[in-house]
Amino acid sequence: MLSERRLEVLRAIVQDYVGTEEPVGSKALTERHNLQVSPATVRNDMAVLEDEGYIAQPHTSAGRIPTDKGYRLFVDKLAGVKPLSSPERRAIQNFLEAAVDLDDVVGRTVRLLAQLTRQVAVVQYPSLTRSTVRHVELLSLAPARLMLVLITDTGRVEQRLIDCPGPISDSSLADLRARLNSRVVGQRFTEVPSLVQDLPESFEGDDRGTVSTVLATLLETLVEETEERLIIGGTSNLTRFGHDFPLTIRPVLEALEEQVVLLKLLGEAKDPGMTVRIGHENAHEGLSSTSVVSVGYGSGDEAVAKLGVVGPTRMDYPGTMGAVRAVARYVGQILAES
Amino acid sequence: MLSERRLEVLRAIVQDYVGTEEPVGSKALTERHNLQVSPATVRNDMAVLEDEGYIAQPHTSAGRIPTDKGYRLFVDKLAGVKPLSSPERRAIQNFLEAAVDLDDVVGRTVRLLAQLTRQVAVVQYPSLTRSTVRHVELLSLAPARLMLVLITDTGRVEQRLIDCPGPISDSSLADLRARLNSRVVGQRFTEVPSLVQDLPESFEGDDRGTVSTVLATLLETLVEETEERLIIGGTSNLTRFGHDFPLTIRPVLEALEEQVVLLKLLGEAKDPGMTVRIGHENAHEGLSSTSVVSVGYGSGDEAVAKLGVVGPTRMDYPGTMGAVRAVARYVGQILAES
DNA sequence: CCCTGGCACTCTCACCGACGGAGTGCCAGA
DNA sequence: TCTGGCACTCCGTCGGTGAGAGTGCCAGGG
Repeated sequence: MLSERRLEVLRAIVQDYVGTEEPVGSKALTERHNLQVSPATVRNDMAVLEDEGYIAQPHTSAGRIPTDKGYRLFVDKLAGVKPLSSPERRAIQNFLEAAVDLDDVVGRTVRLLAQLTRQVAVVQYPSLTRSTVRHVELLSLAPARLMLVLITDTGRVEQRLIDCPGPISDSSLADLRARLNSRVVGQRFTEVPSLVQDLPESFEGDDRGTVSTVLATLLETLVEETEERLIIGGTSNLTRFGHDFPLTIRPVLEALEEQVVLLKLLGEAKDPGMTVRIGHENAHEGLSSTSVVSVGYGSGDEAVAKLGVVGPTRMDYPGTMGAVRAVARYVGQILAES
Repeated sequence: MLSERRLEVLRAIVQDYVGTEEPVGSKALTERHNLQVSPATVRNDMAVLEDEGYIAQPHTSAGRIPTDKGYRLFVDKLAGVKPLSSPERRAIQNFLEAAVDLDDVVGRTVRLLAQLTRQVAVVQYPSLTRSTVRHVELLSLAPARLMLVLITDTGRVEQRLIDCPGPISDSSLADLRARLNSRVVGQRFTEVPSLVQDLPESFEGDDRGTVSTVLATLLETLVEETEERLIIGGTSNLTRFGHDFPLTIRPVLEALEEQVVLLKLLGEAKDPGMTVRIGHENAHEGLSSTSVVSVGYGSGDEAVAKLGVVGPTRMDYPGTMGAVRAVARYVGQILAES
């Protein structure tokens, strides 16, 4: 176990390095933070911290920089979450409240988060797995062609074209629509399959095949759309990374374009509260020099999706975590209201 | 007017510079292209081209690089559009045909374009101005709360929540839905306002106010959604730009995040065919060292939206133009089929 | 009149060595 | 256990140099 002072030294190193982006030496440390000891003592402490793997030197006789392990300790034990100022909070609220629909909410959220943290923001669309059905609509486009529209309680709308095995009468269609809605409205997606299973049986002849097709499409939509979509913003903030650009920024941009990667990234954070994954803790190689701060948000008490930011491991963790948490809360409120 | 050979020299300079990214000198030119003249002659030609503003030297006694004006001449007079190989064409078609819905088509298109050109791709969603209404749906969510769903012939779906001045009966709602659809289905958006104008008059009492509200929301949706949405992809290709990164890439990323900027960019290209805007021809400052190649595409004979790529002025114009044109064609086909 | 070879000039870039500075590790002493 | 001192290491910067590439100009020849 590290002594109190050594932890203090680590904290000081992280803070300074995050601020200056330059390796920090013993002398600078004693000057900028009022540790009540001499540089030599700090040097000894730093030697210990280095042995333990919390900090490293880019080369001999340079200052120290924190390692992933060092940041991890910092985040877990040394740093709190810095709450936003109340003007900031009000600004967030006002900005989000101006949104007109779900797309707008998500779009505004991602911009807001990118601006607050000056990093890359990622927002996942509210998940359908925990969503409930608000309405199912069936429209006849052509004799044997239907459009299925699914509306969720989060305000999301999905549509699918259906080619039917045969024509269906308007009255049968209305019948199906009514029965379908009476069974599934207000129900969770996961419940739907068992609730509609026996519906085809109550239809006759050709209609039965059509009904089966419609139900199959509906279930397919529920499953497919459970795979979330997400949007990102603030990629230009990547240019603030370092001066060793091309090598750093390239793989990150590539990873960000792969929705699959990002979804896995957010998905891996099991904790419904805030999760911070630092450097190599991210499975994806291109993101090994970035940290991901993510948190679940939801319209009610349950988290229905995640949002977060991606930035250099050298980031202001307390501030970033504060911003992420605050934005998640307000988005949740907005979603609950609508 | 420039002589034939001088044009040939300009063409050679553009081609070499695009390939090597380095200023090209007189000797290299005579070697790599079989101009049947000596380096000295080429030097004289280059001096003339420089006087005319088609090429420039980064510094005295360095090779020449094309100016925006030089690229413009190259594109207008010296270069054709390089058609894709037939394996490429088949790959495009197969890739696009696998799309399941409009979102997927657009998503695949942007990825395809980015990959083919190795540049940043921009695809605008099919426009609503020329679209027609396929269906309007009204759902009752709560006594005085409706949801309006608009489905277009391009497969796009828009929804809006409506808070009504008072409750409306199910029968009135069904009536409104039926009348509304009978009037607007198959009509162009621009026609809709005049077609529904007198609808409120045929309703009584409280319902009249509700109908007015619904219509207002519908018209608003038509107008709002005429402002197009678009998606971009392949931003990681920006890292291939040059080695003078941060300064170059930053403003481009920023511009790309501003949908407004991009929409204006695409919108400015009046020509329904292919448009190439080179360097400073782009009004936006951040894009002054990039070129934009764009083209309209559509499901039928009319162009309903634009797509294109953004890359360094030093790009392979014939190849890029070929890819952009080919992709636009195939997307058009896919849209026409669905 | 246009093209060519030759020549002197310019400018950049890569390489080298020296130097100063920042930071370290270690040690002896309090 | 902390402190001050000291020698050492390593990086980044700076100035100088030389090679290379490219140019502009000029005189001569078709």
